[in-house]
Amino acid sequence: MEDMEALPVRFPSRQHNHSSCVNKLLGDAEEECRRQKLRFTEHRRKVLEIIASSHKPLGAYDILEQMNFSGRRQAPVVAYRALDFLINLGPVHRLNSLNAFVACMTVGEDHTAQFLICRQCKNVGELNSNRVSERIEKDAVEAGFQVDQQLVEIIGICYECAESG
Amino acid sequence: MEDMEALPVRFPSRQHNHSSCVNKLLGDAEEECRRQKLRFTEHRRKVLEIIASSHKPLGAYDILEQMNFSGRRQAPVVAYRALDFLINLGPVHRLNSLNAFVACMTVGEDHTAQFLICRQCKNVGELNSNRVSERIEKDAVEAGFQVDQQLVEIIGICYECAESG
DNA sequence: CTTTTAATGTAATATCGTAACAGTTTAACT
DNA sequence: AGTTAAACTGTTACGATATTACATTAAAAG
Repeated sequence: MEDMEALPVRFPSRQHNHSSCVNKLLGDAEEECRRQKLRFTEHRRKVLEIIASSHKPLGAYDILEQMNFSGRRQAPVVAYRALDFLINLGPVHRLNSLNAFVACMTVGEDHTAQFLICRQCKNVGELNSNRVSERIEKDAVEAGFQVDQQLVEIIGICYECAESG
Repeated sequence: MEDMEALPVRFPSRQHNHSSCVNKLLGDAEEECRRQKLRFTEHRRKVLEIIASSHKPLGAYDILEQMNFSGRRQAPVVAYRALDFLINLGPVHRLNSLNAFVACMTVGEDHTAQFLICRQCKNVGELNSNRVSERIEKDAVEAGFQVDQQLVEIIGICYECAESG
């Protein structure tokens, strides 16, 4: 018998306007920083805003290009420092297969991120299936391996691209 | 009720001498090239030999360093070309989270590679669980996503490192 | 208000990976 | 064998990604 609980998948639809989800991400991050007594600085806010404004993964240098506050080009390390911070905090994920970064679509909920990467439209969704993460955990333990972190990236074609040929 | 079929996990034990598995990998690759009418050239053989001789992942430039046939330093592209070929053929896998390469431990068997990466000893094993890959496939399809490729990298502590504290 | 911790600015450099193109070898076909 | 087409190699240059090191400034804690 199959377990049929709903999956918490998030794939951005093409027409959705995400100014509201950008605001939510920024608000939640600020809130979380207050809770943890961490500083939500200008760089960090700006980087999160840039990433959240795109459902497509962005490279560190793409982000950097959008950080020219004062017309002045920032050094790469500025972006990387903010990215490290945001990845630790939670609202940003790193896609290892693309050397790129995306905003988290399931902030606040406890999850092991699993990514759906559409190789046509380049959008990225999250398939955060507990069934998958539990299956991985169980099978790894059975193999004598203690799991700290799971990286799951699934490459293929999203629903909207499949529809439109 | 839990499915209890044995997992085909491969994790290199510390004391195992792998000259025999190196030879097997080389032989199988040569055989497979004959079958597919592909050329198993010197560069390709050498790169596979280098990777197979290490159960720790190697970066492209580590491999390059060991390719100095005639005392002459090879260009990076030489290593990358051979790596691309071997990844396509099967006996080499790429670890995206490390930008590194490992020899396949389950040559010839049909599998979606899932990696167990020990962050202490740096050895890499394969957890090639069909239960995991099927779970991913099912849940992704249920989410309207058509899967082409799965990348699963599991970071943690292997059995031997856990034992020895 | 001073100490100490965290964040920033800046330059330099390390690491990873690819493009382009000429030359050579191999395989396939007369 | 000789010719042609395809695959592989050699070489240079460059692009893309990421980190180290260290001096300076800002913020938090005492």
